[in-house]
Amino acid sequence: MAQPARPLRADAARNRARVLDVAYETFADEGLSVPIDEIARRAGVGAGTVYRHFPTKEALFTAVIADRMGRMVDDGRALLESEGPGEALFTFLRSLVLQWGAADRGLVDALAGYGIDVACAAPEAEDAFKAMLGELLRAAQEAGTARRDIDMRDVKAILVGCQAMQAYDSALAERATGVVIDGLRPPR
Amino acid sequence: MAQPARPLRADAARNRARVLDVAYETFADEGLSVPIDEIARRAGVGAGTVYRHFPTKEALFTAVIADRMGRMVDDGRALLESEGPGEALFTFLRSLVLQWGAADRGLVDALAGYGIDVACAAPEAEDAFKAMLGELLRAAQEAGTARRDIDMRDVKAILVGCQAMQAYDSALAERATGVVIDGLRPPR
Amino acid sequence: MAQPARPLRADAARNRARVLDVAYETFADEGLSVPIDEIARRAGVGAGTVYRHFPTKEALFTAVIADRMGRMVDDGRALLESEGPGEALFTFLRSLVLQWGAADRGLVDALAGYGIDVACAAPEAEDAFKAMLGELLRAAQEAGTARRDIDMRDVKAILVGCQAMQAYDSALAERATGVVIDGLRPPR
Amino acid sequence: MAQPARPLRADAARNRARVLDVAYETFADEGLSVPIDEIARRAGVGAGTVYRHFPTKEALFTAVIADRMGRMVDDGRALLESEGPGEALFTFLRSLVLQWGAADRGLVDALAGYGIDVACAAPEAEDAFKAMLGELLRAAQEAGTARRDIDMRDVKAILVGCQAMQAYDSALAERATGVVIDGLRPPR
DNA sequence: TATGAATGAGGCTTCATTCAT
DNA sequence: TATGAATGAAGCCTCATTCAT
Repeated sequence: MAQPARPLRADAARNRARVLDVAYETFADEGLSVPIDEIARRAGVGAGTVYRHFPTKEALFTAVIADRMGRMVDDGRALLESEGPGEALFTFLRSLVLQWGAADRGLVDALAGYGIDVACAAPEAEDAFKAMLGELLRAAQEAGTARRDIDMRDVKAILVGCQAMQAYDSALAERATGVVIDGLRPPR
Repeated sequence: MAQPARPLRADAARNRARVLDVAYETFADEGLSVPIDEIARRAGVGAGTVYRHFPTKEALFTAVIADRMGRMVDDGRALLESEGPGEALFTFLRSLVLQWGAADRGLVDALAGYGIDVACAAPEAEDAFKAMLGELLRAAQEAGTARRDIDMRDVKAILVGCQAMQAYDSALAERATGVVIDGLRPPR
Repeated sequence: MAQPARPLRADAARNRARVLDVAYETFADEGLSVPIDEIARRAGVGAGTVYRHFPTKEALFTAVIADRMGRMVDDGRALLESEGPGEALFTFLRSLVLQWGAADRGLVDALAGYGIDVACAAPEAEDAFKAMLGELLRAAQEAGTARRDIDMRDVKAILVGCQAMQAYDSALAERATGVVIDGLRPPR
Repeated sequence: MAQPARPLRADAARNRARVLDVAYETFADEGLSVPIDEIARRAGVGAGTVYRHFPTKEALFTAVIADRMGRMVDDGRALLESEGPGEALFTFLRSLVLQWGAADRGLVDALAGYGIDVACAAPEAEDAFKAMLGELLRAAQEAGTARRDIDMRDVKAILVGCQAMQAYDSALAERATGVVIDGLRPPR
């Protein structure tokens, strides 16, 4: 999101992006406690290179989260176009569980506020995410497909819960997400 | 659960119970990464005493979980008596969120399968928990208060999700749990 | 100086004293940049043991300095008895150079204020040292063997200089200290 | 001192001189442990440029010392002209303390032989410095303003001590230097 | 040639576990 | 048996030096 003062050299930018992707996968595989050295090894770079781009482990983790949240925002907005206002919210919720399959421990930890406060560490990403979620919810409420006695923050909490379910057991999560979604629809 | 060959001396049994309680609180406060020394300090014993009762940190954690799951089983069964078959399941779900308020990181981590696989580590506790949950669900389904297209494993996943919501934001969790419960009720 | 709340176990006290002594020698030999692991190795203990007694490298260094300053204070006071008021100050100055022979880098660094501010880190030791130095100076001034236009702080600065000379070249330091001492005597 | 085979291009020579000056200031501010990157940053060049001119950190440090010693030699010689033989030595000593005011850690460390042996690393600078100091001392001895029972090496040790005093407390150093100088004057 | 990115060894510190008291 | 001191393997991070751009 934030542009660095000077654009990175081509090779540095490539390394940075590679570290970010590998870090996402590695956190997802192993959880937040995975050593930085392991991420560096998987990315095929020295540990120093990771630290050049992300000065602390927490900064790396925050960058991963911000990156992923940015993608989620894009996904959510795209769904509003492709699915229409009535179903975009629900499809978004389901897509979190379906697409981001394999145990996504790091992200869940982060969304649930473990260890790192996303709202503080990456406020722009957090705000953009909340704005997108608010739009999806409002669209669904206006379309009459979502109950009106909830707000964006409730949906965000539920989303965290779905992520946790998915980490707990991806096979079950799909059906359980359906149950939760039924709870979000208007009564009757 | 497993009884030692010889019953513990009274003071040893007292120490064991105290460590178990303190460990629960400490994991809840600080997460799984809290040092054993901190637990020993809070319990007012030496680190060696903790290791006498629980041979590894993982064994201690597993024992904490098994202990808590045992209490949950008792709670669930009691609710079946006090609340009746139709509402016991929902009250149980709400009570997890309400009673076990303050961030209960350790338990959520465990239930979600982080780091430790409860089903393997404490199979008896896991089985008892599942049995109780199955009873609550069947009772509700027979009473017509829960939809019939879900099974115990779905409810367990949802329960994990509710725990995660509660860890994420206890204030929101109560209302969000209501939404989820609405999803569990029969359609229409 | 400060007594711990509970007295250490005998073996722990022995280890602590040993680490303190070895750390002094090692800092003196190698300078402040010597790794803690090297000190642990020389002391025949694990690195963890050093950290149990001194929570950071700086704390270890401060403790070494405070310990040495305490010994200096004792030495100075003893000289006042054995040498009499007129010569105790000068004998003390010489003894710093003679006794504490081999390059005492760490101590010089500390006295000179490099890296660590002794006055802040070990204020009691610093105060006791200044008090002792003030007594030696006053005694000499009253005995007529030291000039009256200087105060304790000047003497402390000169002492730092002598330590530096000694670190620079112990062989030369003895004669050069004699020159400096001549400068401290009353004119004519 | 040593001239490169081919004279440097004008911009390269400018860079070299700039790095040398900035390195002096930076070592003086931060001590020998300052990273090369910090020096490069302050000089407005890349780290690679520093390494092009000085193949190791030690070489850079040595060059800084040699450069400064060269300036001291020039200063000392000039004082012999301007102050006359009787006072040049003492004025030189005072000027070290007064002019090179602000904590000059790097230089003091070096003169005192910390980490680097100036006599080995920059023997020409060391020899020229000693020669100059010998001239100042001899001039003062012949003028009758310095005692005759000391030689150049004693004065060098004392100079090191004065530098250390100045690093310890610049405010005190001026008066304390006066005391030391009194010690250098002939008795009576 | 200048730049600054990459490397990787090494330092400080933590903490699960063992063991002497 | 209870204590808490000792151990030592890792983990995070820094920085001298090399090298691709």
